[in-house]
Amino acid sequence: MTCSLSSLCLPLSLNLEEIDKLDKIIKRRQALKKGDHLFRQGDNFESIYAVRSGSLKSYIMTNNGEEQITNLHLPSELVGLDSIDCKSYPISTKALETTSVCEIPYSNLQELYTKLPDLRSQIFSCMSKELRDDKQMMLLLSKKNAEEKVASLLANLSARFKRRGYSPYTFRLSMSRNEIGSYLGLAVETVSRVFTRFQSMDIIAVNGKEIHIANKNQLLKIADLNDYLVAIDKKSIAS
Amino acid sequence: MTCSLSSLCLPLSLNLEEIDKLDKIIKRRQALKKGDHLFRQGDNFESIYAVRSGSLKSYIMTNNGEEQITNLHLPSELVGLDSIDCKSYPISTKALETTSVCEIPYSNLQELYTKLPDLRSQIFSCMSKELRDDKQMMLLLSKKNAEEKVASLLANLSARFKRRGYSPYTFRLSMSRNEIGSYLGLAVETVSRVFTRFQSMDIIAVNGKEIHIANKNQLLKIADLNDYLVAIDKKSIAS
DNA sequence: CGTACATTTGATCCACTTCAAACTCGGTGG
DNA sequence: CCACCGAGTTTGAAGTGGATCAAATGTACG
Repeated sequence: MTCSLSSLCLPLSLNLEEIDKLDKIIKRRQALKKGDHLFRQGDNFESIYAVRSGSLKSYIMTNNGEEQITNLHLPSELVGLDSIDCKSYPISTKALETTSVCEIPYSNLQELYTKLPDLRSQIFSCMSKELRDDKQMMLLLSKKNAEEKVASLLANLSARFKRRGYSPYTFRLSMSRNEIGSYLGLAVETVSRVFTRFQSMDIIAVNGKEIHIANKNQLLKIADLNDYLVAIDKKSIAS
Repeated sequence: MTCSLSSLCLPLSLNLEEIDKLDKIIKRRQALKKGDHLFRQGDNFESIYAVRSGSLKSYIMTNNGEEQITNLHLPSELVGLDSIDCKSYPISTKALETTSVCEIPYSNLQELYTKLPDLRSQIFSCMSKELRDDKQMMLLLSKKNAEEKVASLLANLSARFKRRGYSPYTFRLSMSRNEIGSYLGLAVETVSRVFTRFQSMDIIAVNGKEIHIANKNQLLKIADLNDYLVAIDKKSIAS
């Protein structure tokens, strides 16, 4: 078992004995190839997952077959917290690129909650954080225009990559233009146009899926990120 | 203490001894009047709340002062689950009408998690449910048109009222047209126009804040609710 | 019972979608 | 090795759903 739990799988602050207990219930899953499903809407719910490398998207379908991406999952993030009281997954999740995950059977995790209150708190914390992110996403979807949406996505990704030690200025955006559109509530063409506009303004440089942020201040300005979540992540998380 | 916990405050299935323990930590708060804040963004986080009667809205502000309503809280629902790992509330919540709530100091609740695993599960379940609702809201905001949005809201409210024993056909919508617009990502005028259109189609009858659903099938058809969440609520919640 | 605010109705406008077509590029088979 | 293919992306032109602006009507509440 090479899963570096303490730093990667969960933002955990457990002691060695606790990590050992958690370690015992975690399974490594074979790597997913691009396009593979981690699970499909309707599959029996058994486990949540922690992303080790790569990336995943979660999505739901409208009745007329349109896809709405609801989450982009990057390494160290948990997948499936919206399913833990369901018999079957209410959404589908598939790999955007070659991706490896740790599987955490939920019934086993549940048994640890009593013995490991810190672990329990961490899961509560992850869920609470996801709820806050969702509210932020609602704001993006209903109040922001195309440029603000794209800028917000890039700024958000930049911050997430930075937090896990990657460059906040140069990274790979594993979603296609189509998927970006689905995620942000925009047509593909609009996404493409905003990218070209941002490039002509020297805010970003794009090469296929490679993104380089050339003018972070300007990007943040356009994103108009309201301070509320930024502030929370920086200073007001309890202990 | 007159809080009928077992049926109202939480969708709990606890035994009497457990209810008694929970009962001990819950405080009744004085009723809020319309417009009163339960808490404001930035206030110290101490407690979550259960709505006893009335209704509340939670909202965040964009930097340019626009309000995005993120939740409408009806009786028996929990408020504040998106704040439980924060030092201060990341959002504001205010009463839409005269409203009474139970206050549940979170540190006390946390202490019960070890002793009362069922209670713990219920809170996990509430959070997971809220995550699913959020995803549904994202779909609404980014893929649905004005009529579908309004129809979805009315259908959703109808179901929520029904579940707690009120008429699913006639109810009071405590939000103003403005607030409905903020919640659904529409301009006030658009909300008003959809309401009149639905009335002329004899789908609903509106008298101020009183809503009567005259043609539920047609409403559901327009709402185009994708079966996924409806199905979940009906049959696939784990025990 | 009058004033402030919420809602409705009408007319115009525009950001984004939609439709259409050209282009790019990684893969693949002759 | 390179011509070709198809999916993904970009670019252009036209159309539209809902926003915005403006004004009339309705309504709650001191």
